[in-house]
Amino acid sequence: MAGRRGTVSNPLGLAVLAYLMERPMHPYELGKLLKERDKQQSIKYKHASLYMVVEQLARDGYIEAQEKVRDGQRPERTVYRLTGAGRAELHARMRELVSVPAKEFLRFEAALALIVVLPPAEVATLLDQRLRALDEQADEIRSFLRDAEHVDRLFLIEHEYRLALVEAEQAFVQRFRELIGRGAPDFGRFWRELHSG
Amino acid sequence: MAGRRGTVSNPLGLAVLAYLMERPMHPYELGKLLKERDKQQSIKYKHASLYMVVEQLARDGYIEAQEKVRDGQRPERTVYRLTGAGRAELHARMRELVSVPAKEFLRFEAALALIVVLPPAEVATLLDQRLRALDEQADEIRSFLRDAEHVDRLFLIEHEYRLALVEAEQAFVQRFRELIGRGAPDFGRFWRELHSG
DNA sequence: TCTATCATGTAACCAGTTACATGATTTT
DNA sequence: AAAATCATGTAACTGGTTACATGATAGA
Repeated sequence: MAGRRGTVSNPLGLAVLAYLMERPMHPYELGKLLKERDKQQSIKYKHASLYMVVEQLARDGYIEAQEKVRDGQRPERTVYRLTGAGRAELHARMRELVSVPAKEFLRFEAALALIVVLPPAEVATLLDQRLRALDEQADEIRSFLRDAEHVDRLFLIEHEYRLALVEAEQAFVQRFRELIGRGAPDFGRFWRELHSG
Repeated sequence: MAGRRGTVSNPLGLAVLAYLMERPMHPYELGKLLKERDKQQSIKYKHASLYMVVEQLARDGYIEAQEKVRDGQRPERTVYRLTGAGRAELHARMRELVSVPAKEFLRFEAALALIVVLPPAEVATLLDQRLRALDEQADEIRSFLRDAEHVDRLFLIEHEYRLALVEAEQAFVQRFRELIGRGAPDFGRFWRELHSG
């Protein structure tokens, strides 16, 4: 019955399940694969977390130890394989992640909600810096996509997604930046007064 | 010198500092304010975390207890005020949050990176569901903005940001959806084969 | 008056991070 | 052959969450 509360809650766990669909592996191999394939790091991964996650997945019955192998003098490694429950959980989680947009807590959004504490002039400068950084990010993704022209776009789709978001943010920041510059009367009146004394 | 490692790492801590700029408060009051002002929840907040964060901020010298008041028979509440170090930290963190885009780990992005595990036809359906949900979200934000026409746009800026992101995601999902529908040869060939056996 | 909900906090738990450990391989 | 880095894991710490507690007020 796989403990109600173990529901693979983080993306790393999901990735482990997904990769084990291919074939049984030991944690280290999973890590290597992740690093190889997930170049631009869509999925966060600190090597110790991997052992964590694997342990939890095993505890909840989504994966199970298949054998322990020893290669030369290196420490013994445990090979895990996906269980039926694991396959089901993977599909269920994927379906949800794709079909229902999760509420993400973005740091920039939080900062915007508190922006009054900085003086408008300074914010203008900071936004300019951000714009430059966003330009770089966008260029990086674009060139990554160009370099991978020969690979099926399906495997690049997450990068296209991120690019779309970065571009949207660029546009937003520019608009915001201009609003401040113009000093329109319906915008930031209170703000300017607050920081003028 | 306020311990190198205490650097207010989460948005809630930041919000506490920001709100204490206004006047000294006790944790519960901070919580109420957050709930009131941050309607659409840009900043995550579980009431127990508040006490956590306040304690850490105090430990690191960014805020300090000013007095303990007792109101009737209710438990005694500690009122905190911002220190000089706190004000400095607040500004430093805000500057960074605004000027340098942080790498966010989005769940949808992670899912996209693993999308091969679901069959294309199913993904198409799931994306349609997502589109409907995104429509709703966008409408909600728009009507929230309309309802607040009289308030200075500065105080709505984080909602405008989110709306921009939602709209960008809508556009992306639509494109992706169509790619799948079209069954273009440079897209998802391997994917279709994998799920046809 | 009984029940629900608000107001205010404490405490136990857990996931994920940082730090530590240690033999093997490669580089200098 | 010394130094650096890779390969593979364990253990301690910690931030944030869930669950628990308890008096006060309001609604039925």
